[in-house]
Amino acid sequence: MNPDRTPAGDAFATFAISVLRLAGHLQTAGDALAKPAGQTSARWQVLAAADHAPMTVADAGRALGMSRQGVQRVADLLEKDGLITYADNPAHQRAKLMALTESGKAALETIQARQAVWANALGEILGKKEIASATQIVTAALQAIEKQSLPEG
Amino acid sequence: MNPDRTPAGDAFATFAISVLRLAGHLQTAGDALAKPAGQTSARWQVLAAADHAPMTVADAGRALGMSRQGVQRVADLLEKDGLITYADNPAHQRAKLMALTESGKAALETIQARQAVWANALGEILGKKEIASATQIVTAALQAIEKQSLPEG
DNA sequence: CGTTAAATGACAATATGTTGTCAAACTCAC
DNA sequence: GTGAGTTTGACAACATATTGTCATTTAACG
Repeated sequence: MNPDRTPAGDAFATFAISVLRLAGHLQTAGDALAKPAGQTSARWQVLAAADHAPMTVADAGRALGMSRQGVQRVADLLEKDGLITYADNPAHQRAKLMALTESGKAALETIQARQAVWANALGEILGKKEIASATQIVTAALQAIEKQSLPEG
Repeated sequence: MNPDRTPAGDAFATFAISVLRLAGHLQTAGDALAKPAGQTSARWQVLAAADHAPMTVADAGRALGMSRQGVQRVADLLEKDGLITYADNPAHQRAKLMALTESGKAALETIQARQAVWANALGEILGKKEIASATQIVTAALQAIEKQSLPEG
């Protein structure tokens, strides 16, 4: 005997499914935006983090909400491809600072230019006000989930 | 010189990031909901699809928006664990139909009961009307992205 | 029928990301 | 200082999912 879902619970379940589906499409779109620069969503994220400020792999992991090991893997690939370098960190011997190379900056700019065109087009279609209100609910859902403890298992 | 983002484009970019972040949390929550039944989000999805109607692995892939190879991998694990069986398909020699075993049904019900409690709580917090309007924008974004061709690379 | 096109499962390679473990480096209280 | 706890990178094992390829099966069409 499963407990029935309330109308609000039902609405939330539908919302969750839609969000997961949209996230999949956004991921695909991100890969497509990054592809002409020879990159992927994952590499783009790390490039953008390193561009925002010089930071260690562990820093980027926290900023991106990913494990530092996952970021490390991508960063090592970016370094091998010459898009970033590991610069000495005066504050830590082992934890080097990621820095974009000229090649890395060029790749990131290519992607960001395409992303702007893409986001502008979708923003136009959906409407700024509508997007803002949806963002508010999405953010509220984020906070609610973070706070909430799951039903005991 | 990157093209600037319009206000609406900016709003959409923020929205997209929020959606991706929420999706990550939903994924984590889904895993937590499925864990007491010894399952994961991926397995739960396949179980739910097979429970909804007997279908082949390729059918489930289409229903879930996943590659049939990905579903196959999960389905093989579920079969190995005795949660589903591959039943003969009168319409196809090789493409068997997935069917839940008693054990699979029990696992799915356990998960669904927990999911209902979780969704009801979050629905209560966020409000049915707000969730419905956000769902509408999320759905509209989905459709817009599907239609839209990306800027040429 | 028979030929061609599409769908399917099997298999492999790859991408992405997590968790766990370890030793080295750092931080902080004492 | 020194010792305990934390952070970090390195390495390994695994989960999830995609893409590509192949042979087999099914479907469509003349």
